[in-house]
Amino acid sequence: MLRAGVALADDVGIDGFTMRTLATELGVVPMALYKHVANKQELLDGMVDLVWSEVIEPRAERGWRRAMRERSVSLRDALERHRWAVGLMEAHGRPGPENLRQHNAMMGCLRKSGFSFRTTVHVTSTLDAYVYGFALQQKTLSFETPEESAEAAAATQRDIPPEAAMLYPHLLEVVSELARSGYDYDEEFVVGLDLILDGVDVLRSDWRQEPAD
Amino acid sequence: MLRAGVALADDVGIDGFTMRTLATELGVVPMALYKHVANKQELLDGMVDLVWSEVIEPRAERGWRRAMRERSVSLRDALERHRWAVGLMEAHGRPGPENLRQHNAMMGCLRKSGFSFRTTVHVTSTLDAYVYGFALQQKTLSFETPEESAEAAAATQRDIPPEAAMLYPHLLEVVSELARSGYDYDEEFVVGLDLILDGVDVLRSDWRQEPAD
DNA sequence: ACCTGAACACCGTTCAAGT
DNA sequence: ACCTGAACACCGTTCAAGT
Repeated sequence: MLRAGVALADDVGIDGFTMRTLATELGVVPMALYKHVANKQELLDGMVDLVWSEVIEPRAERGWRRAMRERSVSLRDALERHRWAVGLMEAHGRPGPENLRQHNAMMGCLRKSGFSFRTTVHVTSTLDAYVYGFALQQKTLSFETPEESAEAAAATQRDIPPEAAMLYPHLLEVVSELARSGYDYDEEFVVGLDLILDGVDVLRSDWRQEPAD
Repeated sequence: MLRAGVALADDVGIDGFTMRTLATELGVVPMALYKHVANKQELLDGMVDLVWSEVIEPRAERGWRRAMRERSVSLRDALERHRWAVGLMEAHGRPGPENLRQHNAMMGCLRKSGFSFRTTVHVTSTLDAYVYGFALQQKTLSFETPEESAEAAAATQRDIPPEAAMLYPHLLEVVSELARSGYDYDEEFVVGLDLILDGVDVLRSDWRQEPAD
């Protein structure tokens, strides 16, 4: 049932996802759903945790940097497959078991790699925030592939009102450049990710200086 | 009217924010709102842009790093004052004028500071993603102040089921540590922010090596 | 005891009926 | 022409009425 919920939300988006449409999709009467979940929020929580189950665990043996990179890419992939999920992370509900398992592995990997308690929290928080935010940004923007994005940028550039060119010269300049060269979400994501991992490296060596932690 | 919408959303959250409650708040009949706005989405878009208007523009004269830092903190502050806003960034609607003004200033500041086109986009994208994601994370977590969070962590630790201690040992370890020392969102945010800015520094010097760009 | 369909209290929005 | 209130098509959820 949770699986059917995820599939439906993938298809129709979160707005089209209602108790009633899910019920008809499953070929049951709407109230039948309430035999398995207390309310819609609990259903959504379960679906979000199912998305978490798709994220690979970081493996410390491969080195902290590669492990963090792989798991961040994996999380981003999951959020890309299920665009509705990132908007639901806000759920005040308790984190599900898959979420806990995932973050336990994250903490374990960093601690084993010699990070202090505090730094472990910092790194986890920063990486998660970046992945969430990137997924949110991508959901906002409309175009999909590099080609599409180049075309979209070109179109935007074409019908820019003359006064906008005066108001937003630098923005226009960048849009023009993107129209030429295209915009690739995958590449954009990993550049930012590697940038953050560079920053983690700096943080790590800083903390190394203070053995007290 | 947009201002009243922002105030109401601040008060009651996005779930309690309906056309009808806003109308009664303003002392008018619900349909009167449709004289000023085509539909609810357009109203929300306007409200989001009002939030953007609270964000300070980066000023290149202060140096790119300080400028980026100040504007990121300012954006995060705005999203903290208006918790509902980050969940609405997803709106597929066109970005508002304040949003455009803001990003124009961002691009201008970075370009003037000697960043290449590509790097300017990378830095903007990464910083925005981090701030969005951090705001989203903070909205998810329940506690507010360092003291509250320490208490919450302690409570969580107290009533952890015995099997959870086995399943999530590393998570438990970190929660225990947080129970001791507390958790400060403000500090957490700036640590991650400075970490990213360190990474930007690395990226910047790398690109410097390739004058072609 | 269990299932179920009508019903409730909402929502955003339409639209005809008043002025 | 403008305003407005009833009405429409939905929603999540309750609950009594059937089996």
